[in-house]
Amino acid sequence: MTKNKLKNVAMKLFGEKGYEGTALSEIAKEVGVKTPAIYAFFENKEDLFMAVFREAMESYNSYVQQLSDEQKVLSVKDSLHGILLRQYEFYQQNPEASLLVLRYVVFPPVFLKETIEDAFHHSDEQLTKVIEQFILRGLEEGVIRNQSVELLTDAFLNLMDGLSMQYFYYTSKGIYERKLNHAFEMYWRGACS
Amino acid sequence: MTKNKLKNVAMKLFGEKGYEGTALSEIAKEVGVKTPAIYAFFENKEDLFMAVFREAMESYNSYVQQLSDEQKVLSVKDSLHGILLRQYEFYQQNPEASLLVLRYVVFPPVFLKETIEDAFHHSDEQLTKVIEQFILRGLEEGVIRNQSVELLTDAFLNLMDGLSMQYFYYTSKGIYERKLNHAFEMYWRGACS
Amino acid sequence: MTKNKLKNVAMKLFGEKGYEGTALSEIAKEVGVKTPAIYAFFENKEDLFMAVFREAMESYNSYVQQLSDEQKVLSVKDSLHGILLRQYEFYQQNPEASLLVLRYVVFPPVFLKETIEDAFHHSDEQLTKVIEQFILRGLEEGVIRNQSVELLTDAFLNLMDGLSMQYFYYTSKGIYERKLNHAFEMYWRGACS
Amino acid sequence: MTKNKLKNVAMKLFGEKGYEGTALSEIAKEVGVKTPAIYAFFENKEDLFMAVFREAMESYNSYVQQLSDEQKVLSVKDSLHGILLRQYEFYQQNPEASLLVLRYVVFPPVFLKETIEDAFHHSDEQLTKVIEQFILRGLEEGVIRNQSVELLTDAFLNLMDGLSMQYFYYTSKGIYERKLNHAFEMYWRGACS
DNA sequence: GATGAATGAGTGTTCATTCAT
DNA sequence: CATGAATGAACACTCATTCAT
Repeated sequence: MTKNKLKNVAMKLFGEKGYEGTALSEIAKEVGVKTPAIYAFFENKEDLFMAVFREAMESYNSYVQQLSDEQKVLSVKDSLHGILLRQYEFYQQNPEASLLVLRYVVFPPVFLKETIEDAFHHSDEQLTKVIEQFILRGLEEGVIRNQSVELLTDAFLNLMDGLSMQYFYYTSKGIYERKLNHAFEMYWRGACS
Repeated sequence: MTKNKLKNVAMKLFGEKGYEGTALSEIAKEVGVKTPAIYAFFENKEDLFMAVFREAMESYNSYVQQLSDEQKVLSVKDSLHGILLRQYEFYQQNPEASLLVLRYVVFPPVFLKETIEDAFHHSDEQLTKVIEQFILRGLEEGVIRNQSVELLTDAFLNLMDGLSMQYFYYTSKGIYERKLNHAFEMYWRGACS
Repeated sequence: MTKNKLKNVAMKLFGEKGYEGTALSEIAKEVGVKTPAIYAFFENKEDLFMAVFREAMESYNSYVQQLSDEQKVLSVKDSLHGILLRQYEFYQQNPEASLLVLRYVVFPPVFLKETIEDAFHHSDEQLTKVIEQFILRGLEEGVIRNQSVELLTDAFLNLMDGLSMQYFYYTSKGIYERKLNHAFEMYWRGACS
Repeated sequence: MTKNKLKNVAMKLFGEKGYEGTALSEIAKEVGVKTPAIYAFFENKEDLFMAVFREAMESYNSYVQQLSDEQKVLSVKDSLHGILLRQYEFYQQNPEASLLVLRYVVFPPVFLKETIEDAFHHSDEQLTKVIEQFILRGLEEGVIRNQSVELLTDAFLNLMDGLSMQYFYYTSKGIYERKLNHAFEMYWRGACS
């Protein structure tokens, strides 16, 4: 129980205030426990962070993998649009995990640089494959105009990255949703034409 | 002299390792001066950070403003593409300032949240205006198909944000340039069709 | 069983790294048990230390007492030389106990100063008596030249103390054995002449 | 000033209570300064200890070197006896340094084992040379009976080691002085006969 | 007899900051 | 303008100890 509470609070605080900006004492206090209790479950601060980061990364990855299965019934257009909505949904339902992953993928602390880059590239590759599948189906079905798969994939991934950033600095839901739809609309227009 | 050296080193370190992750002593040491010397020029750590952040923000802003002037002679397509290239150029020539701005626009420390959000939205608006001008010209000239300006602008800004993120986690120049060109190609296809 | 294992490991570690330098957790780990298990057998760290120290002291004392019995058959010279060899043997066969006793007789922790001094002086007196017996026999038999018993005893005890120290900082067996024989040879020459 | 006070207090406490048994806060408090002030002069606890230990070792060494010069005017017997008296004098005048050196030569903390062994063996060799000089003169002059130099040296060094140990556990001056004289008397008797 | 969870007290260390020089 | 000395506050971490299970 305490171990899970610690992970949850740590995820929130590490995401909000960063690794160095978060004291173990804050985490402990918010859980209602004294600082040394943390050491009954985690070797040290780094270990706690890694446990939490790995968990966040895994929940992000598993969400990515689900995408490919769930959306096979939909049209290609709705599938791709659905990916953006699913990503949005993930951000809304796991705000802490999302923030943490985004923060540390872009700004890893020195001691984690390598570990994180590996984890991220693995996750990036998986996402790329999922996108490519949909695009290939679109090309086969003829709903996407005949053009390079790499071009279509790169552009879509760029779109997703842009939306990731924007999610975290446009606090208003309304604006974000408009941005999401506009970005996708333009993308699809380019893909079909 | 010392003041400028301090600002430069501070910009680099705050960008790389974050505000809490950077000790004043590190900055001082890299400049070749003892820590208390910093207090001859800056009130405290926060003040030094603010000075440095403001400078980075300003250099980013002034680059944005130049965009509108410089690219009037080019075609609309080349102008928009040029914006991306200019942004890329700015990242390459001011890696410290770029990293700092990106980091703290997305993850502001608590004591800066408001200040930064204001500064960023101001800069965002300016950029939006510049983009809109080009798009309007494109619509007038008929090279862009008739469609909502907001749609076109939102999509372009999303494109830029995506490229910003990608610049910092794809270390390879070659990959980044491909991503930039692919993203723009798709955008332009969507805009014209 | 566990209680004995704990005592053995504690003796080793307290001897090697000292009282403050040894954590209960280390002792527990080396025994293959969790720290709180120690409290099933000993009241606290001090109690464990005392148990162990007392044991080491007793085994040292019982060895000293055996000396007087065992060596009655030998000549006085061989008896005295035998004491040194027996001491050496004890150090080799009980390295942990020896180290512990030596360490804490010379450098007792504050909370043990008195207890240890008493124990040590008791043991010292016993040893002195044994030495005196042999010397008296030597004087009676005429193999030792007629001179003050105190002089002969003091010098022999000094010899033993010197060898104790040297045993622990000359790691090489060969050197130590040479030192032992040389020291005794000189002593015996002085005693006889 | 503070730096020297720190070293003096540290020498005393490290000698009395050992490295692990002495908290930096105790040292600071006894000097009348707050703990972090220590870090203005020493990198860390280990560094402070090393500085202090090296100093103690050096003052012991320089005392050893003086021996050979000072005692050339005396007879060989008085010279050798003088060495014991000088050692005694050193212990009395530098009780902290003596205690520290003795403690850590016999029981070095793990992180110092090698450094200390080197320093000690260097000092041991120097002392050996000094003793040998006197003994050789004694042999030349004929006051020492013709016998192996190594034998005579080993026995004398053993004598000194014995006295070192005894100095620290026989608190009474009277007893120690008797032991010193008795041990030397026996040694000299063996050397001459 | 043994453990997991928890804690109070304390440790070495860092850091931003001050101030006299 | 710059530094050496010093400090208060905080931090990560360790350790002996307790207690319910």
